[in-house]
Amino acid sequence: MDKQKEILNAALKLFTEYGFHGTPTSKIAQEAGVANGTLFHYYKTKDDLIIALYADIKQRLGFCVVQDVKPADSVYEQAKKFYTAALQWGIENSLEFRYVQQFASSPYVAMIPEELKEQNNITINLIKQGIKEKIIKVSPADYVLALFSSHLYGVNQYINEHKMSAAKQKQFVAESFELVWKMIT
Amino acid sequence: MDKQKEILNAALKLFTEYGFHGTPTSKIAQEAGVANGTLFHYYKTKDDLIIALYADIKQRLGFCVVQDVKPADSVYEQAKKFYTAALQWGIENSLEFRYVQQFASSPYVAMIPEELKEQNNITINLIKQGIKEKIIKVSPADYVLALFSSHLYGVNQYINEHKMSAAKQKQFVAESFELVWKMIT
DNA sequence: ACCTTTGTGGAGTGATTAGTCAATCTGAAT
DNA sequence: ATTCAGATTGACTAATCACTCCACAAAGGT
Repeated sequence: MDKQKEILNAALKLFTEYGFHGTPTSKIAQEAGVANGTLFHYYKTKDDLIIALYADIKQRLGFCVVQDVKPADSVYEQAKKFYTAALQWGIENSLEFRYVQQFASSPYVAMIPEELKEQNNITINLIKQGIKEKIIKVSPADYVLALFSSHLYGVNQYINEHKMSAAKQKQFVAESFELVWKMIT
Repeated sequence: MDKQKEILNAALKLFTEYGFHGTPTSKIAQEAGVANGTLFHYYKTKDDLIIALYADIKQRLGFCVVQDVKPADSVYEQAKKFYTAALQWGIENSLEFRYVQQFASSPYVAMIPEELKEQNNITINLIKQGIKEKIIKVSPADYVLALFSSHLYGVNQYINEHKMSAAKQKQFVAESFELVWKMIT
């Protein structure tokens, strides 16, 4: 496996377990099975690595979420697919999800590059369309997105903390979407 | 002012601005206007301080929230008072709120003492009563609490990021409660 | 074969930091 | 006045950590 990816994997594991300041770069290199210098070959600084890991996760999540949405779908269907895909991904990649949360409530948020923030635009546009079609009754759009996101985080955390069968999980995901949807329509 | 409180104040300010690993204890002592040794007189370790600050904030929030709830109130009224008080407090103490979030999504969560977790019991009991009275239609109770909390965090963050008049804020608080309430009933 | 670029290693370093300690101060009780 | 426990100080230290540096290896490109 690619050493660069090994470094990201190791960083994800250690950062979520011990926090940013609790994991020295030397431990990351060790866990990844590479030399100390190799880490700094790929990432100029520790902060660089922290941000790159965030960007990598966000991109993977973003890709997964948009995957099977068709433009012909109704706002409801699109929103449901977004929500379900994101939540399902969060369940299957709980470390990644926790990392995003940890990152988002740390001072590193200020360092998020502009182009990453643009990923939200797809969702924002969907919400705006919903508002225009008078299906979504809450506004403005970024407020709806905030409600949507925090709901997603909350449900994800709940599911991850309460181990249950995959079937039960699916049911939770589906039902919880209906809850947010009911809330904003 | 009490030196111990000065230390907590300084820690809050610096931790939220630079993160746990980004703020050395020496800077905290300096900001608090005390000597390095004084900090360690009150808190054996840095971790101790981090946890004590969390406990202090949680306690203050907890006190403020329960304040004007009367047992005679209906579940709806009690829930609304809880929600409104917490959110209002979060708006007026945004640093504290951000700290709690930062703490909660860090590895320090694992170190939260048992007695602090019990603060949730009041809310949990209220929700259980709501479920029993068939007013709240979602269960289990801790799931409802998770939905409630994440909603609260989301709205708080939105309000803090979008500066608006106090009147507009109050309106947001009131309306956002109706949204969650609609969701779970 | 020769050169250039890129990747890899790991010992080394300067700066930083959590935490200690012994000395002094404060104030209240006897 | 004397005592004594807690508060306060800041210089000190042992350890750690982010990052550098240089040597070497691999992989092409010509």
